[in-house]
Amino acid sequence: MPTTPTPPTTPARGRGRPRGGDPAQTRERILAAAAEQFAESGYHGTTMVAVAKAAGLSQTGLLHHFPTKEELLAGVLERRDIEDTAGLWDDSLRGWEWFDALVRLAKHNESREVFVRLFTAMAGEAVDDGHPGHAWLRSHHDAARRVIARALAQAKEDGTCHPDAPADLIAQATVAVMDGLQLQWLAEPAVTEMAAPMQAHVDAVRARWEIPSGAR
Amino acid sequence: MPTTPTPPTTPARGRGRPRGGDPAQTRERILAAAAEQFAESGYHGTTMVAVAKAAGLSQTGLLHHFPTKEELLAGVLERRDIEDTAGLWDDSLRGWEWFDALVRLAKHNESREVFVRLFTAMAGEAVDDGHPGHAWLRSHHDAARRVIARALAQAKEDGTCHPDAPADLIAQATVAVMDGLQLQWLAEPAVTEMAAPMQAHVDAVRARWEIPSGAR
DNA sequence: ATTATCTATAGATCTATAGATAATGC
DNA sequence: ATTATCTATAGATCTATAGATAATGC
Repeated sequence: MPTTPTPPTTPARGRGRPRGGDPAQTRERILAAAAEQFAESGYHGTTMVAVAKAAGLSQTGLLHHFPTKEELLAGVLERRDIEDTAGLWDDSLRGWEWFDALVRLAKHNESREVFVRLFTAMAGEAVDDGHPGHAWLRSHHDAARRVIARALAQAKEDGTCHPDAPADLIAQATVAVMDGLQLQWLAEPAVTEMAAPMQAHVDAVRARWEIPSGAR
Repeated sequence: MPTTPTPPTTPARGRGRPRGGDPAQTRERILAAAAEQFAESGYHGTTMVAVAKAAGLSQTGLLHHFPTKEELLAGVLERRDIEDTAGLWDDSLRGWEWFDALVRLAKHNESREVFVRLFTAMAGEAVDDGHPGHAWLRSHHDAARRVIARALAQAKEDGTCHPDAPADLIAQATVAVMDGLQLQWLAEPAVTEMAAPMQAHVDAVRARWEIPSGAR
């Protein structure tokens, strides 16, 4: 006589509150599932039903945790920012060292495709003023540009960067390289690396503007 | 007694084929309206109803010209590619001159926001394998990288570029700068230029790898 | 009492088809 | 006959609300 098959990975489904379930864990499961969906299909292309299904919930079960799609996206982006530069960013860095950290970040990103995909998908959509990720995109870019501009300012102070270097333009171009490489890396099998071309950019910037320590 | 208000700009609407209408012109009107919608809301975020309305047609009137949303996007992208580098690309260019042409392209793009927006919106979405613009994005990038890699190969032949320059990496980084600058330029009021940071990138690459003509 | 989950469903879209109507062009 | 346009509508989703059910935690 066959035993009743237990649902394999899916947690207890059913009418009322599940026995022994951990709401915080459910929330994490939802955020992870939502990040994948937004990463793959963008905000507009993602449906709450698909997220709920991927998280092992009914659509209304999902709505209990995140009452609207916008709040779900906000939760995903907030979580993303925490993971962003974790372990690679460090206030002990100084001057050109920040550019080396950028190359390491590019390298690190090669091991987290969903994360990169989420950024690229959101960035493309969130250019639009009415998009729920618009403010996030702008503050993300703003922070990134300021880090680089500050690094160049430090290098100028330290006498390792030519004072005429156009810090803001270099910051814009460098952020652009990072974003643009993610796009190519995701879409084109021919582009297998982000760190190497980022390094090529950094090398070029240093060749143009760095003052070797020995030259002081 | 008020006269019956004539519809102002909209062409003759009504049941049958309109008197004296030019179908080719309608098609153009549709493609322009669709380009704007796709540029603003992406493929997923755009509805056929919205395109139809913007083009001054009923939704089914639109479907007569473009039976599916995918065919409409194909039409828009085809038209976009024709306009892409028109007037700025020229096979008489050689070596580093191609990099100057890139800066001019960035400058030119500053005057066509819808065009830039369309690229950025499509790129973000079309990273996904199943997106109807996926093949377009890849061939676009592939062509762009090949133009730059070939320019560097020419410069090496001419003795104006160091033979060790990593042409493919520089090509990837340079395409990335162009794409990434579009993103910032569209989203951030703080980034008002694309040509200037592109010039900064080109300057850096040349500083690193160019061999001045006099040095031969 | 509050929280987490579900079923049922309302209300709004969205794509695409069916078929009517009117002008064009061979 | 073909083409361009419309109205009507089917069929599929999609978001969000209403309200039932069951466990948790004060």
